[in-house]
Amino acid sequence: MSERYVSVALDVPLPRVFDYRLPDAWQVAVGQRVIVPFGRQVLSGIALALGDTAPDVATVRDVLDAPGDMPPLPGDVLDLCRFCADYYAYPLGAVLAAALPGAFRQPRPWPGHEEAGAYVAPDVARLLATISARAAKQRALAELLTQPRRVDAIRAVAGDAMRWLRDWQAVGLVERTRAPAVATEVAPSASPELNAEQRAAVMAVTEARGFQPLLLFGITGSGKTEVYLQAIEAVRRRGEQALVLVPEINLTPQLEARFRARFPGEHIVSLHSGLADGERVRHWLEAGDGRAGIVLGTRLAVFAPLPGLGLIVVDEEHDASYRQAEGFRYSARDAAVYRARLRDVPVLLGSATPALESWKNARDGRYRLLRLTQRAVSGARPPRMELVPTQRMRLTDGFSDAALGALRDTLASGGQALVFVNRRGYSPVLSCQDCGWMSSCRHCSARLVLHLGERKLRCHHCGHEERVPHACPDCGNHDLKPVGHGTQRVEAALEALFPDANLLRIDRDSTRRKGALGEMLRRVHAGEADLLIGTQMLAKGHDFPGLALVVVLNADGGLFSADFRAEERLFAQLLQVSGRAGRAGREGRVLIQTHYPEHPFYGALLAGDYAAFADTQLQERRALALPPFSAWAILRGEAKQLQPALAFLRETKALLAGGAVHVADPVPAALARKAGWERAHVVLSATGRAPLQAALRYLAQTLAETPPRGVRWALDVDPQEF
DNA sequence: AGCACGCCGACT
DNA sequence: GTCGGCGTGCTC
Repeated sequence: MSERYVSVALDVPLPRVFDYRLPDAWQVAVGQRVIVPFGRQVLSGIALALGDTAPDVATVRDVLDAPGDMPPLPGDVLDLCRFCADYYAYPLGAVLAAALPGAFRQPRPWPGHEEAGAYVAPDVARLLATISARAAKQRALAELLTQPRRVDAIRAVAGDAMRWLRDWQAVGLVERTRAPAVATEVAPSASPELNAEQRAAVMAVTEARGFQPLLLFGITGSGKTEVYLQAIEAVRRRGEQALVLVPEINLTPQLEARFRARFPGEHIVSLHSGLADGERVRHWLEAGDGRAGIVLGTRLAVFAPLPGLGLIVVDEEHDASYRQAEGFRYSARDAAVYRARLRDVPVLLGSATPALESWKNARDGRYRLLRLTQRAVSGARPPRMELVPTQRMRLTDGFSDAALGALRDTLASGGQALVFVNRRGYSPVLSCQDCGWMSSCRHCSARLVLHLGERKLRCHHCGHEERVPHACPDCGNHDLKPVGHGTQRVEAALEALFPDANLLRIDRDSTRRKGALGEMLRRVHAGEADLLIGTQMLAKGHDFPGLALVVVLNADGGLFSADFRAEERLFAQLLQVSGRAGRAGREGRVLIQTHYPEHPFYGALLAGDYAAFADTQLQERRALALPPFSAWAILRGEAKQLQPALAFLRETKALLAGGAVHVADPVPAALARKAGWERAHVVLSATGRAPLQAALRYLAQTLAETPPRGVRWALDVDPQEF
């Protein structure tokens, strides 16, 4: 018998696989997890190919273990990972590692393995014959094992049940088996009546045959979730699985509760990074054996094994959280579309402010556009948006008189109000009145934010903290003044202005503690807070039925940004914040303070016409050949000094000279210094995907083979921020 | 990425 | 005299 070999993808930053010898008679499948020696370490990897020709290398080592804790990755997950590795020019082993629960990246069998399986006695009569007639509990357990039973059911019989089970298993009287599928009774609670647009949308999804992306474009409150629910209901009636992606981990509990209420008896699992290791593995396995009918999760869930996949839903598809910002920089929304193609199923992308990429696809007819133009909740009206011009106005702690008046009226009439501030902390910078000194981070090219409560200056980019100086470090003057308004300063000002109001500040600082956000949202719903101060984390997904007024301080930040996507993001953000107001019958009011009331941006925003705004933006992007009319990638380089980083980028630019890809000149990054590293980048662009792809492959290969000295580099394909 | 081996500064 | 700094070299 000839030797057998296996190619293994490992989580190392090398764009190649490694071959190992398979010990005799071992059964290993493609997609299976194997434990292998690697240098002086032991690693977990994924078997990609099996063969009987010896690899052409000096030494071939043996596979150490092929634990059965993880069923082999199904073909479509492998293909999706291969696609991502290629598209994002990232090593396949690292992509596969990101696709797996952490426990399956460890080079040892998952300790909870025993727990997850089910057990059955193939011959109960034979088993009973070995048990004493007086051992009633043991006999009861044996009877139970006529069918596969999970560990929890077995434990329920007796405290010693697992020990008996192991004894029986050792002599072959009991076998470990696949967990039984839970009979899913799809008995949804009454579905609300849909309006005509919603019905049409649900129909479009349920009638879609094979791969079909659908863009569900609906304003806040137009009932997108109801469309998802009814489309999923249809999928479940066919016995297929639904995958639902949400942008943020904060939104999963809320959505999960709504799904559970709607589909009682349905097995719903969530997948996100907040789960404990064991739970994550359990949910992943339940998705993979088809037991979970609905899988709800953040971006990492797009890689979950789903044998019966029938529909993918991507909620708030424009949201930046779908992109991983570090390491393997992928877009889960794009991966979801590709996966739907692989599986030949529909994919439903929902948003009130679709990404321009998706909008263009819909305009080009590649995606089917489904519009929801009406608020689905009866009697609900869109909020009234007003601009408050502030260019020549005296402000009180950042507030115009109009905004303060509106807050006073709202509180007096018993309504809730939200003040939206785009920065946390007390003030974004501390400054010397005398010499102009400003608090800045010694590791980053960024200002240190004043956090008055903790008496700290803190860098929001690297986490560096220092004590607030009593005097100016440059000139010794004692007149240090906070400049600008963060959430804490706004909170302090409102406390003074509205002493009787119940204030609640909701930002990353006040919700750092586990469960804090949930508790705060509960208080808002219970009416225990009537004046909310929040950053954009409040804008997403949470319903505040009592909210009558939203005040937006300082909206202009995104209007004159060097980043061509800033306006698109600002529109989405402002529309999303205003969508929080007036959801339960009464008309909400939104006040936006701006220095530039004449800017065309605000015209489109006030008209609430995202379609018109998006079309205009697309025209501009077309004229300037910006994405989505061209394909972009960024090569980032960082070093201890700026010069080597720039030199590296110049050399790389020379490497690509003369090709179909345009390489811009190296420039320092917007945040040129971060955590002590000088950062720079070059933009690579091409009119088509294919030439960019080829250049990236060549770059990644070359840089991996001959890594630059002293320079860390990363490729960012379809970059979202600069 | 790890984890080694490999040559130069301040410490028991 | 050595403990340890991080440069560079390799991993089937």
